[in-house]
Amino acid sequence: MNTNTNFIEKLRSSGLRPTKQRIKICEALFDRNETFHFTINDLAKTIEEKLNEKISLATVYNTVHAFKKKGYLKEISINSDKSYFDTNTSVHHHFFDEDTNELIDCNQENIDSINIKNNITGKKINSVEVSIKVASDYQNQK
Amino acid sequence: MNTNTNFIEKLRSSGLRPTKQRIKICEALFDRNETFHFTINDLAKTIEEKLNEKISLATVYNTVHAFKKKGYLKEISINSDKSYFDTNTSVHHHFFDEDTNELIDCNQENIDSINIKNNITGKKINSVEVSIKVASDYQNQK
DNA sequence: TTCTATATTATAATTATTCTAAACTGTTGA
DNA sequence: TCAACAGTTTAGAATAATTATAATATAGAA
Repeated sequence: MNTNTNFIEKLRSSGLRPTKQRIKICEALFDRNETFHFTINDLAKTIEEKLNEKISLATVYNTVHAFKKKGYLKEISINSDKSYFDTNTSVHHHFFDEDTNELIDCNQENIDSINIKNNITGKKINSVEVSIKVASDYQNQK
Repeated sequence: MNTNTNFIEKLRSSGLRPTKQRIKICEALFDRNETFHFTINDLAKTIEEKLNEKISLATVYNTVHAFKKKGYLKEISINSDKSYFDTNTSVHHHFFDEDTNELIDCNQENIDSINIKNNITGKKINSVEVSIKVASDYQNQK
């Protein structure tokens, strides 16, 4: 299978062994055209139900964190109830729909560049992210 | 005790029964001059060690969430490892020091107001918050 | 007061995450 | 070609975080 060969190369080139668990996880995450958001549980369920493979939840955790470290995934902290990951690793912001708990990309051009006037002394800025919480107009108390 | 009377009024006026657990938690949170950030565990530990009172962790959860709902606390989602709360409920942004896991206020004037050019159709913006992750210049891989 | 409806607490249950022993890979050297 | 070793990786078990619910407490009505 062609894409799997690509995943094997991708893994190997970043120093990760191309195990069958990781290749399955790559399929679930990167074998599509659009980027998307997911939780660890979503991912484990997809692999089990759609790809018919049972991978231990601990392994899914390990792999997702390994991929994050290698820059293949980004972690999004906007709603502390759940930890979301994003296959879109570019710098971008997010809407969070409080009615549906849905995370939606907000691309750069939608927000003017942000200028931090005073940084913490001796520190370097690693990222600047904007979180926009939205909800239906009428049911506006949480 | 004077401040406790105030807490009792505050609780009662917002429809929360002034139980002894809640009064203790008020003491731990609001009996000081500066606002601060904390985790549920921090708070439970403070109450146990500094105020010499043992309150069930579940009660601390319940109370913190009740206070959040009433607008006395704000939840900050910046690092998905931990869920932070803030006694500063005004709109403001945050630095997160990735070296120390410390959350630091970044007040409004430090960032120009943010204009969202395209909102999600049919939704109202409830909040716009900026998260700035910083770390020491030299140890810059997570 | 006592009773009743509701709110609150905290144990127990559940869910989320991490630790670590066992299994697996890749490499080296015979 | 194939041991043997030195990491890696996996996944069951342990731990930590959060929530559900039975028991208890509270406020107001009678």
